[in-house]
Amino acid sequence: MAENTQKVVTRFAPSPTGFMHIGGVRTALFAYLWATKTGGTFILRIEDTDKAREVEGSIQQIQDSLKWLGIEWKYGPDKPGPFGSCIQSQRLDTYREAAQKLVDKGLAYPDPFTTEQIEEFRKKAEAEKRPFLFRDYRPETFEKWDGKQPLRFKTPEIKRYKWHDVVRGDLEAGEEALDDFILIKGDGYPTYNFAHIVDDLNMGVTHIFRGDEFISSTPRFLSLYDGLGITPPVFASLPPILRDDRTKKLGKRDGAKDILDYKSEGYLPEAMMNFLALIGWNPGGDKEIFSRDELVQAFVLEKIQKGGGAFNEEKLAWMNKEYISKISDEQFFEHAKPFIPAVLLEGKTPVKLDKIIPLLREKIHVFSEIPALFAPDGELAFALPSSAGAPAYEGKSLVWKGTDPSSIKSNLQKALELISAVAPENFTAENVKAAVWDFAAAIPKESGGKGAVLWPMRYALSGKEKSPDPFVLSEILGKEETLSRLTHALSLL
RNA sequence: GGCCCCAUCGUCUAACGGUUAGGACAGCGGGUUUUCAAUCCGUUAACCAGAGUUCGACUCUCUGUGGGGUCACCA
Repeated sequence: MAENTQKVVTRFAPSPTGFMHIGGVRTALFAYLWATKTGGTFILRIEDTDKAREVEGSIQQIQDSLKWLGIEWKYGPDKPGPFGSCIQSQRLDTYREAAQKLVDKGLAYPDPFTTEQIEEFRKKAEAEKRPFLFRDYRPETFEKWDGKQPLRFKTPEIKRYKWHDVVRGDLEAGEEALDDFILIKGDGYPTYNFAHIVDDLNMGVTHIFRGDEFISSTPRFLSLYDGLGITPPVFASLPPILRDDRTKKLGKRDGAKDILDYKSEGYLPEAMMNFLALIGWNPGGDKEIFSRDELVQAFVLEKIQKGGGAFNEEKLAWMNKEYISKISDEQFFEHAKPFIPAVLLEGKTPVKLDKIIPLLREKIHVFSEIPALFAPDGELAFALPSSAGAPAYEGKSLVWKGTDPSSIKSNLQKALELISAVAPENFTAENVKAAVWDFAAAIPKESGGKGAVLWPMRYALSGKEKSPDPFVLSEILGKEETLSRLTHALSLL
């Protein structure tokens, strides 16, 4: 059968009205996954038919967002297809042509009313507590369309429409869902209702992925498909992505973030793609971590969820950590770079960057957490404040677990002596540990145990409560810096 | 309000008539540890309600309730 050999064509068709958020990206992802899985084509189409709402730079931002996630299009604003441009404002002739055909068939007519008059009708209907339908005012005879007046679709048949949706199953809606809607606006641009159908036809789109807010207008689309004499594509209405509190759909007005914000906060695109795919879709089973290829492999329309799902950033952070643990040190460094204090990158401190990477890696969920791991003054990484400044230790003090400060001082003093004995060329974590360990382990429980020396050391070296162990810190800092920081800490006790 | 859609732990979800309703995040408890973080182990927690159908319903039907969407010369 012809249907079986027909290549899948999907599209993502945003309007350039600002940044992209989770919801839009998820729709794009599903369309992309399906096209990729079936060896079909994924198109990025820009629906810029509302000049008033258009936001400068959006088209680029949309492309950047999708590219970041690794969603690639065969045709897009930057790559016209055999059907021409993927930007609707550059396809005006196509719509005009299609509109003229409808006019010729008697299925479209110029709207004889002004917007004010229509508003009157609407108010009247409202006062009478019945729904406003333009078709109640449809003129008996149509004027000739001069191409300047708004053009309305003459709904061919007012009936109850039934259709199939691969996600929702069999759907239907009553006659009140049908009306003579605008095809071409007064400014000459087509409406979404008209343009998307004409484009989908011309671009050979076989599967429409879209949010479920379009379900209620589907009868109108169907009546237009009828008027055009074409068979509609397959509909896949995706469940909404809800706000964290599930009270409503996630939207820009409710604080939905720009997807590129996640990029700059240090989320990995693979983690984001994985996470997004699992809101509203699940292949069944317990597996949660899917590579891009695994997603493509596993993706099936039947497993798309009906109900909406909330976007939970905590779980995204967890998933991001999972992905961070898989990348190489080199890749980690590339991502971490923007968040590491400049003095470290410039090599102006004795700190060895390559030693720090593994430490950072195990602590963070998101790269933007990195700055908080460094000392508060930002001057010296993993460092005490400069000797001139006031002590800037975070939170707790050098004194450990209620032990007496003077004993801490003598412990630290002793540790300093032991560490001094380690040769600078052999100043490794192992050797520093060996130098101090016997002394630390010998401290009796009542006096705080080995923590009574290890804690102050760690704190003295890092200036942070949350920090790596003192031996690793010592190696990173080098002998000179280690001794200098311990000495400084002693002066504070 | 009309029309339409949806409904399993707090959250993402598994289950496709027969399970002690499973997993993950978060939470809680514990182990380890250099009182954090990380990690390991354990654990709390759900079928919206009511009728049917059936030997048997989370799964099928109906009704109710709740939530969402949509009623533009916006997409």
